[in-house]
Amino acid sequence: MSATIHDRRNTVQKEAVKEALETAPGFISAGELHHRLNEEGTAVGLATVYRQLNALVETGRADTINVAGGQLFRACEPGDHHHHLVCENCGVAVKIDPPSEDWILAAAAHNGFTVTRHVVEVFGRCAACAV
Amino acid sequence: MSATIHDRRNTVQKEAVKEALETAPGFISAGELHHRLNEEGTAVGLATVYRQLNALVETGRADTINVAGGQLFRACEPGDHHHHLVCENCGVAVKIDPPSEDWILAAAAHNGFTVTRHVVEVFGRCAACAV
DNA sequence: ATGCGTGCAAACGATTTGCAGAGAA
DNA sequence: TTCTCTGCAAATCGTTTGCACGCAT
Repeated sequence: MSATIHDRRNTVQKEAVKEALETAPGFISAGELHHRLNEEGTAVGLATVYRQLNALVETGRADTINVAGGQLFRACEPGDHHHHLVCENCGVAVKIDPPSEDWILAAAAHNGFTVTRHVVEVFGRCAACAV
Repeated sequence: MSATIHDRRNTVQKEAVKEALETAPGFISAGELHHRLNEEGTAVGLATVYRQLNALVETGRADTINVAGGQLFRACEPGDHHHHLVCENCGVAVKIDPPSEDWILAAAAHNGFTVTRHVVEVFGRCAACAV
């Protein structure tokens, strides 16, 4: 638990992490992002990558999902619905429109549940990766 | 990667882990399960708990979800649909029937994706835990 | 000048694995 | 007996944190 603030200062690293995240094709791990940044020439510490990534998630400018082996991040607009179609091969993530998540609320209500958050992640192969 | 077998031998621990998992109210962590087993008097090593848990998942007799801080397990029937309503407070998990996951397939098809697996997890508060 | 943000390395918690011994077949 | 499974402890891996310094304000 830790209210890790709002932006107070602008730094090169902050911008670098944010941009690298937005440039990434799909979900990307903190380590991978760190790796890319350093290859790009922008030296950023791994700790900073994590700190910025978490800050972005907290402020709603990034999205995160947990998979075996760690968590993956993806840039997204604040208030975004967080539903994706993720390619297991190339990592591309396509946003899925929320056709009807009423059934979730309905199912919840039916069981006396109050929904606080829900995650819908669909994994598969994108057209390019499908053999 | 690792084809970690099928059952070859029956052991007390194997049964203990499986039963403890089935007895648990909702999703439970490996550590928590290990803790309970030892309290129940059934001494089982943590490593074994992990090994059995993974074996169960691989053979489809258990379900797992990844959350911050680790993965949680839950017993389930092979071929089960893996959709739950999880109470963030007491951990109870209610199975949600798949009213229409056609939209998932539709969205996938629309983007040229081939779906291999999808996860739908809804978190909230059950009636008892709702304030 | 004032502190927030960064980098490094140590700390951490969860999960995995090597190895020798116990128990199932 | 044979060979798998268990237990323990050490090893990993991803992520977080403490601390001193640099840079944005």
